[in-house]
Parts: sequence; C-alpha cells; structure tokens
Amino acid sequence: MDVARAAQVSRQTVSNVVNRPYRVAPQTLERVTAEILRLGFRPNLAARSLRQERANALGVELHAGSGRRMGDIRDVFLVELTIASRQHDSHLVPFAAADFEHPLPAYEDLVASKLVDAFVLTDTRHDDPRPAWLRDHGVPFASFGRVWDEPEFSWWVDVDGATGVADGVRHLLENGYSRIGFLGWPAGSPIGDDRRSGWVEATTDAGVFVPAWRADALGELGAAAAAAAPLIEAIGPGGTLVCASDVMALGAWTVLRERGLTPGADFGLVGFDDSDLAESFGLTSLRQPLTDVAENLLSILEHARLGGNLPTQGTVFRPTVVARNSTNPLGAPAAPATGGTSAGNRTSSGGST
Amino acid sequence: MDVARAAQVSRQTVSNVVNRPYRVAPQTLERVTAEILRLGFRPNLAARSLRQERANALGVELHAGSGRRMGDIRDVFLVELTIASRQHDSHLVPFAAADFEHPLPAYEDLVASKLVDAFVLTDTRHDDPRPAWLRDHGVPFASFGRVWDEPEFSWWVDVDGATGVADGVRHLLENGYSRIGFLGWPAGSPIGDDRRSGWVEATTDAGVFVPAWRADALGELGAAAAAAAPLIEAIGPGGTLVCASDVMALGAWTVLRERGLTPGADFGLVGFDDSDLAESFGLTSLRQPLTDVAENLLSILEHARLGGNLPTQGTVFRPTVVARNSTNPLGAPAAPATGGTSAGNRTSSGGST
DNA sequence: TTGTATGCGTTATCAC
DNA sequence: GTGATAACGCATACAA
Repeated sequence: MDVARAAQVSRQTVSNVVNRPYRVAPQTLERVTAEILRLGFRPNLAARSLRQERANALGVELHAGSGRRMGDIRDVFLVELTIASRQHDSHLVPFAAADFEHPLPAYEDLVASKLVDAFVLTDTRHDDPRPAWLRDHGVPFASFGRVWDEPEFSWWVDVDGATGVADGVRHLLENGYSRIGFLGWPAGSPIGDDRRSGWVEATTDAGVFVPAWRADALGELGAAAAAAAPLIEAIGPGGTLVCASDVMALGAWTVLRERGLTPGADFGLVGFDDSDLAESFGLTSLRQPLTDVAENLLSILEHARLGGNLPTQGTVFRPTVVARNSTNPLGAPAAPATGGTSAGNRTSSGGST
Repeated sequence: MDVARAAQVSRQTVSNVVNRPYRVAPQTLERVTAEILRLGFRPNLAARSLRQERANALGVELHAGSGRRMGDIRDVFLVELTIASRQHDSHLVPFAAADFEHPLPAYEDLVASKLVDAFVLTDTRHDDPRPAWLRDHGVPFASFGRVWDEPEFSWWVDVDGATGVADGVRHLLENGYSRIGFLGWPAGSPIGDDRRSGWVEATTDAGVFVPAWRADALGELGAAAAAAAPLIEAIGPGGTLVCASDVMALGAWTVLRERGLTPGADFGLVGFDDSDLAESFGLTSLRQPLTDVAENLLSILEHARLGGNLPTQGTVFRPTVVARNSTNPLGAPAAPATGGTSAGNRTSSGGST
C-alpha cells in the first residue's frame, strides 16, 4: 500500500485512519490523511466487500416492459435513490427481471452472488411474490409503497394520497373555485381509492361535495379525456377537476382546449405526481416528496445493517401542492407552458423530515 | 466450499466448471454442475472482482438536474443498458455527479475505489471534460453519441438523424402527403442540424422542398407550439410537419386540435424518438434502436476488457418509422390515443446488427 | 497508539 | 484432467 509507505506507517494504521479515525493519534491521522489525499487513495470496495461479507449495495428492479408511460415518476425516484445512496456509503445495482411475472430468479441471483445485500422495492402489489420470498430468505428490503400482503411489515414509506388530494381541493377553494369534481380510477385500486377519499372528505368538509361530479377511467390519456368530457359538461364553466394523476389531468386539459376553454381561467385542473407533464402543460399538481422517500428508505436499510432504530410502523409523507396556471383563475396563456414555469410559485403544505 | 465437498472435487475444479467447462472431464462436469444447481451456488462476485482485479461493472451517470423532461428517452435507454449488461456478465452502477458542471470527482471516486472499470457516456457535448479525463487516466468508456472533441475516438454509437428524418419524409410521401415542412431547433446544434438536413435532402429528392416551410424553436412545448402555428398556417390543410422531437410534434398537435383539425386526416405530423408522448398522442415517430445501441456499447467494452475486435470507427444506427394516426390520412379519432396504439403498425426501415 | 497475523472466496499458475 | 498453492486488498482480533 503506497499510502502506508509514504506516511511511514503500517497498512493497518491506514485502515484505521479510514474507518476508525478516533483511534489514531492526531499527528499520525493528519500525516496519513495528507498522504491519502495526495495519492488519491480509495479503499478497494471489492476487497472491503469480501472482508466484511456484505456488498454495501442495494438492488433496484427496473421494469423492462414496453417503455415508459407518460406521467411516470419512477425514473425521478431512481435518481433520488442514486443521490441518497451516496450518503449512505452504498450504491445501487439496477436490474431487470427477464420475466416480469416471475421476478424472483433475478433477486435470487443478486443475493446468491452477494452483489447486493438488500433491495428497494417499488410497485408492490397484491400477490406480489417478492416480499414473502425476501422475508423467507432473510434478505432485508424496504418498500416505496405499502406492502399490502404483509400487514406487520413496517419497512415501507408511502405518500398520503388522500391528504394530498384534500390539499388540492383546499388549494382550489382558496383560489375561489367551489365546483370541484374528481376524475380517478375505477374503485378497487388502493391508491385510487385513497386519492378519491381525499376529494370526498375535503369537499364534504367545505360543504361542496357533489357525488355526481365524479368519473372513472383507466390510466390512458384517451380514456381520461373521454371520461372528462361529460364531467366538464356537468360541472360547467368555472368548475374544477381534481385528478388522480397528471395523465388524467392532461386528458381533461385536451378536452378544455378543444372547446376553446382556458385551463385555470375557465376551468380549474389539479393533477397528481408533479410529473414532467404537469410542468410542461402548466398543470397544478401534487408533488411526491421523493427526496424524503429515498432518504428514508435508505436510512431504514442502513439501520438494519449497522443496527439502529428501526421503524415499528410505516412512514407516510404528505405531498405538496405545486401551483401552476391550471388553477390560476385570473387567466393563463394561450399556448401550453408559455409564460413561465411558475418557479417560486409553489405552495408548501406540509412534508416531513 | 460446499459444492466442492458435495461433488468430491477440489475448489479449483468447481471454479473450472464455472469458468472453463471445456477443461473439465464430461463426467466431472456433470456431477459438479448438478451440485451447483442443487445447492444454488453462485460465485461471490466480490471475491472474483478482487482476484481478477476488475469490477465487471460499468458506471452510468444519471443527471440529477431538475427532474425529467417530456419526451426524454434516457430512462428507456437505461433499462436497455441494464438488460444488455446481464448478457455481458456485468452490471451497472448508476451515479449522479454532485455538481453537474464538474462531474469528474464522481468518476474519479468510482475508478479509484475500483467499483467500476469502465463507463457508458451519454449526453456528450462540446467541451465535455469527461472523454479527455477518462482517456488520460486509461479508463475505458463507450459513448452513446459522438464524442465531438476527439475525432479519433471511435468507441461510440449514434443514431442517424438525417436518414431517420428522410425516412419520415418518405413515409409521408408514401401516405399521399406532399406538402412537408420542418420544425426543428435553431441552427448550431449538431443533432438538430443533422435532422434538418434529412428533411432538406429527402424533400429535395422528391422535388417538394420549400425552404420557407421551416421554423425553429427551443425544446419546450410552448415555444414549439408558437413556432408551429404560423407554419401550419403557411403550409395549409393537407400539409405535414416533420419535427426534430416528439415534444415539438406535440406542440404542433396542440395547435391543430385547438383549431379543430385532426392530426393525420387534416394535417400530418412526424415526431422523433418514439417517446411515451408519441405513443400516447398517436404521433408517428422515429424510433431509436436503443436495444441495439445498448448491446453495441456493451460489446465494445467487453471486447476492450477481454480482447477482441475493437471498432475503428463509430457505429451509426438507423431509426425506424413507427406509424401512428398522425400520419394516417384516412382519419384519426377525436380523442388522443384512442383507437389503438397501432401495435403491429410499424414500418421497418433498416437497422443494423 | 501502532503493528502483526489471519482469512474473506475466488482464480491464475503450475505441478502432478 | 485435476488439485495444491498463492495472492488479490481489506478489516478484525489480538499482541506489542
């Protein structure tokens, strides 16, 4: 080891400087540190991994499926995870299951070859085979999204869709709108039901709940537009629509534009996720605090590794209203996304550590 | 090593079975292989990495910047890279530079700690500090996109924008359109100039080149719509617009819809990249062969590692026209993305290895 | 506070 | 065709 020679100490002392600086005499510490910087020394992570019998790496499954869907924020989340992983002395190993329906072999590979020692799960669903398998094999994991099939599992972080939508409703009320409908997914999906309940609660609280002002559609843009059209008709000018996703809000947006209506001035729209679509189309939306989510998940896994406080229940973060022109009653530009991206126009409404 | 004991051979023989099966007697091979499967043995990759003094891993920089942009296909490319990496006995290590303007420390970290032994670069630009640094430090890398500043560097793969756009023009001609304009970026960007030249060439070849039917805009939706409006006016009904990106095509799409025109039936549109936008809005677009690009880049790096044929010049792939309703002169649905996603409606036009 | 010895699991080398 | 030996770089335990 060059550093050891240069600083005239043993290899072991260098190791101590890196890993347990408090054990080293200040003078030695300084000298060795200087040499480390000078020579650009970094511990060989493969050797460390071998010695410690852990990889300091997290597996993250990417979905191989047919490309990306509009309004998706998984890639933003991946970036947040990547950034957060640096501060937790680990790195990510992305992988894609050969067969989306049978992801376990891919997980097994990574575990058996000790390339990773934990996983971050996303898109957990009913009958998801992964949580049970990971539990049975003693592999730590944390999930973005509740693990529905294992109620006692607490290493998850989620976003409070109901409160988010309720905040969106209140944002509309504060901006002078009062006729507020909801465009969501058909009943049955946990996330969709959660978001819809926020609309019911907040409009009821404000005394403006109209059950009929609700429609369902599947995720695609065309279906959302088709469902939005009669709803916009029913609610009428000056009304608004809170949507379960940005894609749905965009569906409504297209309907408005084709009728010559201006989003915001003529009819309010609120989306969900604050995706690229929201920014480009000037849609007010509910931003998921992905930075916090990523940080929290990595904290859990780090504590699981090193010992520390582990959560006894899941963590729920509150989304934030990002106000844009689609809820600006004073008027919006004719072209999409023209007239500023409303930077600094954000309304904060909560959020946790 | 359990497998060695179970199969009554030495560790080394197990290693040979895994890495050099041809050196092992068929009978032994079979016995050991059976035990490997039975016990689920996988080589410890940290140990292998340490022994071989290489990580078998590739660094991929993610851009931490302000979220994702509409029409971006980098995440799709990342998935393709991830999938391809499996077949090349390696894995990816995504990372984000703390400071986008000064990415080198992040690269240095990964190299010095031997977490990766090569990089895949994307978004190479003029005055990009990365290629020179990597070269000077002897770190192999391959680039998606030409490396402009180092003409002699040949480990890159790119997509032929000019030919792609020309194919788009021909696709329009085949579908009966003849008035073909171009909406692109201001002159000066290599990619934008490349794509525009395809329009000039193909329309000139067909004798339908009209220099005035061209407009420029920056990447955003609003600017594209603003630039598209007068162009659509000038070209007139029954005309078409080939665009440098799907976002631009979408900008034109919004203009059409607001005028009550139906994309395809009333005015043709062709985008570029075949992003999520193209699929959702029914835009005909030019698909970059990202699977081939990823595979090619990994091949280069694998050959660099193991020794093999290395490219003496860059590789250029040809995009593929993906036909959708925006170039269907017979008519398109009223709502976006309704009426099928045109699966199986692809026109293949080239492609390599 | 610092140094020495050991082994993590693998594979390259070389002897058999 | 197979096996013994050594070494990759680090961190743990323990000795000095």
